[in-house]
Amino acid sequence: MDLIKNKPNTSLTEGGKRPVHEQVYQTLKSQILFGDLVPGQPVTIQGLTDSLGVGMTPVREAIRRLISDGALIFQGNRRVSVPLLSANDIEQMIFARIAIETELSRRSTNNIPDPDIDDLEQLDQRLDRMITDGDVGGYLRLNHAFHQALYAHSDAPVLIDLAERLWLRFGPSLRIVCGRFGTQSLPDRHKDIIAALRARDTEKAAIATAQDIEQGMSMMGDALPGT
Amino acid sequence: MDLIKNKPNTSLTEGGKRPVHEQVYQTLKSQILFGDLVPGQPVTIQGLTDSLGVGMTPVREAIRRLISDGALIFQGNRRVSVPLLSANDIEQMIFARIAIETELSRRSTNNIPDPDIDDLEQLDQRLDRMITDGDVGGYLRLNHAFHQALYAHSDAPVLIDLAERLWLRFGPSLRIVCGRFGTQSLPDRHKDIIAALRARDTEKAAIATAQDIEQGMSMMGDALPGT
DNA sequence: TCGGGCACAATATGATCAAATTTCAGACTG
DNA sequence: CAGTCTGAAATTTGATCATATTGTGCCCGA
Repeated sequence: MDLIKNKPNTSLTEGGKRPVHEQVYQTLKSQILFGDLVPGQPVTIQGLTDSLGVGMTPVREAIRRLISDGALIFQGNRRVSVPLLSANDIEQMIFARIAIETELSRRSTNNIPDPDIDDLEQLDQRLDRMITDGDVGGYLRLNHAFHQALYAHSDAPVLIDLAERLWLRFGPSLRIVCGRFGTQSLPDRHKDIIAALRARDTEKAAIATAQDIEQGMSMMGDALPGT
Repeated sequence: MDLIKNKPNTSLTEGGKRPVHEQVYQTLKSQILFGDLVPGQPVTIQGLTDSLGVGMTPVREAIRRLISDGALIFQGNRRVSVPLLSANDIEQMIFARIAIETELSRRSTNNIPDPDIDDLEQLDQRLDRMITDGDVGGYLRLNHAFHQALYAHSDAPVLIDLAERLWLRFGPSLRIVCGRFGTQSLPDRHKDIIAALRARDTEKAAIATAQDIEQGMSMMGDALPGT
């Protein structure tokens, strides 16, 4: 009987029963991670209420959440905008991502069932297709999905939360870099990660993850400060 | 002239010029870190509007921010409460805190000027007084201030933000543990940290920080699951 | 170039609607 | 007869909106 009450409300986009402010938050999150929000771009409450067709209270709540996430910054003069990253910021993110996400990979290596490794490999193949097709948005979306699916088996919600927070921070900047250099220049170590998972080799998984992060982030570090 | 405008607005209660939702956020943050909010306790919007004497919109915004911080959890049934930590949660926090805060200590060791080391030492002496006096609230406040003052010289805002997020998560639980066992059983490695700072020994500072974290957090891990 | 006003956006409140929990009453069972 | 379970009403709380107020930045005129 509880099953009927707790229906799978996971439908985000369609008119679910979830509160509007939650939907607004998810929408903005997607726009930040994969969308067209560029660093430095101002974000106005009224602009969002108009474009999303909802009241301002849910929009305000979503924006506050994203500010706490580091995905948006409050500029003091009650202006909100997408953050511009400094070289120092990116360096810190590389450090933090490697520290946290290698641990997530280690934990997932011990827990992930074989069928889910297959799913991960399939996800990576679709991701390769995005790269060859030059679909930047699709690449970003699937790259995020790959890491998310990997870490989902870590049984470490606190660490996942920290990692997600970091992704929200560098999302817009990563998008700019990909848009400028194209997807061709985006090597990843996903194959190595999958191989390590199959071998149940935690350290190999951690090393491959660190290399994957290092490559993507340092490319962003090289590209952005010159902007 | 800016000095006049940017008065020490740190007074949360009195009518500063800062927006109300910011004041509410800071107030709740203090209550979570040092106050009487106990894990599992429900937090209601209307209760806060009544007790703080402000409208519901600022309260809602502050609560959303704290949920994003992990300081409060959304229980699904649109109820919000102070999180209860599992042993797994604490283990992850130990890992993340050691990874991030040791790095913050390393960076601060390279940057902190000598006079500020003196200030830090003075802070630690006041903290010792709180321990001998058995003032739990004062201990928590000064312990937080000590780490905050140390990390302030790290020039690493992203890492500081991640660390602060973790403190907000374990704050209420730490308070419970201190309240139960008293402050006498709270050894810290602050003396070692200060010595390492004076010697400009980054690795010694990192090790002392890790031990400080390990001690405090593992004590919490031992105490809480039995609750 | 500087000062005053004008317009826009954000802040904050109160009202209204919806949902969920609690409570209370009644009936059924042991 | 007592205790408990069920179900519906009532109260409490949350979500959203519309509106008034305040602060900011911009523009125009001197």
